[in-house]
Amino acid sequence: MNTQHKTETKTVLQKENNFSEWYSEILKRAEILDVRYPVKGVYVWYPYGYKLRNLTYAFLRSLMDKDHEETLFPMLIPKEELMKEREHIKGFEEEVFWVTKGGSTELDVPLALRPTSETAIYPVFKVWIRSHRDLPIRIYQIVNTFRYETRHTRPLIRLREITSFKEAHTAHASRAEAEEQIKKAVALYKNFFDVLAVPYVTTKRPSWDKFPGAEYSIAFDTLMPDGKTMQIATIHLLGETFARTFDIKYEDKDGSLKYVNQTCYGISERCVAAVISVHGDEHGLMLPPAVAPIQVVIVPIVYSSEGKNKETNVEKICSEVFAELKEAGIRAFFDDSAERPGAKYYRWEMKGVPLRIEIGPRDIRNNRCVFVRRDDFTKLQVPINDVVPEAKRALNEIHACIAKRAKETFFAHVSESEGEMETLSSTASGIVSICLCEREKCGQEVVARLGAGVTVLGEPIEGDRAVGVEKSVKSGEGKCIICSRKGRRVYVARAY
RNA sequence: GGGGCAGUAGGGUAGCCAGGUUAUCCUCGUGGCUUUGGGAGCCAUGGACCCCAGUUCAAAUCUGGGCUGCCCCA
Repeated sequence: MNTQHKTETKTVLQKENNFSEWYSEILKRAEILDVRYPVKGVYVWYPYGYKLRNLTYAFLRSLMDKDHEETLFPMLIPKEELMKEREHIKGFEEEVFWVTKGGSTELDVPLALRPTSETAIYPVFKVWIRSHRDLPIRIYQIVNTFRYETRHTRPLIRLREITSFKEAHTAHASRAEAEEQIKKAVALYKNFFDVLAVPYVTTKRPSWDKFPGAEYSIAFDTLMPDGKTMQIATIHLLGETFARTFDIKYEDKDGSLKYVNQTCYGISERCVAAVISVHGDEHGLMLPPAVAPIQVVIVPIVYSSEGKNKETNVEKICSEVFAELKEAGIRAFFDDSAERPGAKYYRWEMKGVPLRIEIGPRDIRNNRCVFVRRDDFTKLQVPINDVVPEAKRALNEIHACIAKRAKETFFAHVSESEGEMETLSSTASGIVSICLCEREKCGQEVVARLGAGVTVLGEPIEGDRAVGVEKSVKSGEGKCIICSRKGRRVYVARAY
């Protein structure tokens, strides 16, 4: 109940052309994250923000639980294990936090704070997996991970402690099964982001930009309001690389020993950053009903001039409506604090509550109440007796509307380029499809010519239709924009 | 990776250049009375110079270092 604190500023917050400031103000005013913790790159979840996080991850968990099992592996990884897989460690080496002392005693074996958990989990897979009957294994965990980021840290986006890393790890008897798992993971993540109403493109990362140790990597990228893309999920085919390094073998039906085929895939609290950034406006957050900590807020309008009886009547009706909503499984909140209604409107708009219900003496006389939608501020008079079904209908509509709006904005910033490098300035804001060959040299050349922060996201994966949307984006072959050799369509963008 | 700017109450700030009495204003917290259909008013009251050194009779103010945050460029 203690989620309401006074918002502290009266001005609305411009989001256009002002994203950085908007973002940090919103995190503070909507009480998502407190940035005042005195360690660089680590932050405190406020109770309200943590509720948003937990609802988001509860949904992710429910998707995972269909065919994965949740586990929990240790945060400390012995140096030797961490260093085993050469390719892998090359990608992380400079970002690892080390525990080197116990009290004042130097440790014999330095311990790493997991930057990711492959090297914690796979030695255990070696123990767990004996027979083909043990396969497939599909596990996941939701944990904190640590990276000594040297670039500018940013709340929820670039962290030294990632607090909410959902990482899945699977092992299979064959490459075909592993590749099948990749497809399932893509479908699962699409489902997840669709419910968050966060648009995305899915691409196969260029070979020079894949996860260290993977055969290939697939990534989801969304678009932030400043025109930069943000990677919000990754999926990797590990093949036999780690199995060979960690000696993970199983006895097949014919008695032969074979290496397992592995995948791993992850999502971090960047998904929360995406929800905040994609949907929010100058009034604050705008949360999809599926993850809103409060889906419906009831604001009573109380006049003391109407006398004590009427006053209690407003409170009574509000309480009844509140009880009905809760009974129906809707996350409702009855704001009977002493503030005036206007102040409450602003506060709950900042916190992104999708639907507000106002109930005052005028309404009670007419046996109705007033719905106000967060997404477009439209007002609707609703008979008191219909509150529950009408609220459900409104929440569904709100989800559909913000999802549609987000997609339209997203696609307005996805374009195709047929021409030469000179025409590519539009990458200043958005995602552009160009033709590129597979050589890293040409990729680097594109990055060099387009300037700061531009990266090659990669080739849209099969069946992507760019985000499952009406508009299909060209894929297939063409001439590399740099060297004119055979190339394929890839997306490029400025990226976080 | 390179550069710039900043740190004063819970939040936002003035003061700093040119060191000197009780550190400014707004917001906020607390108690009270009146209020309530888009950020209420009055009265009372509470709360701050990032840390460590140095210069000095004297440091929020000058110097150095650290920590933290923000912005720009690669």
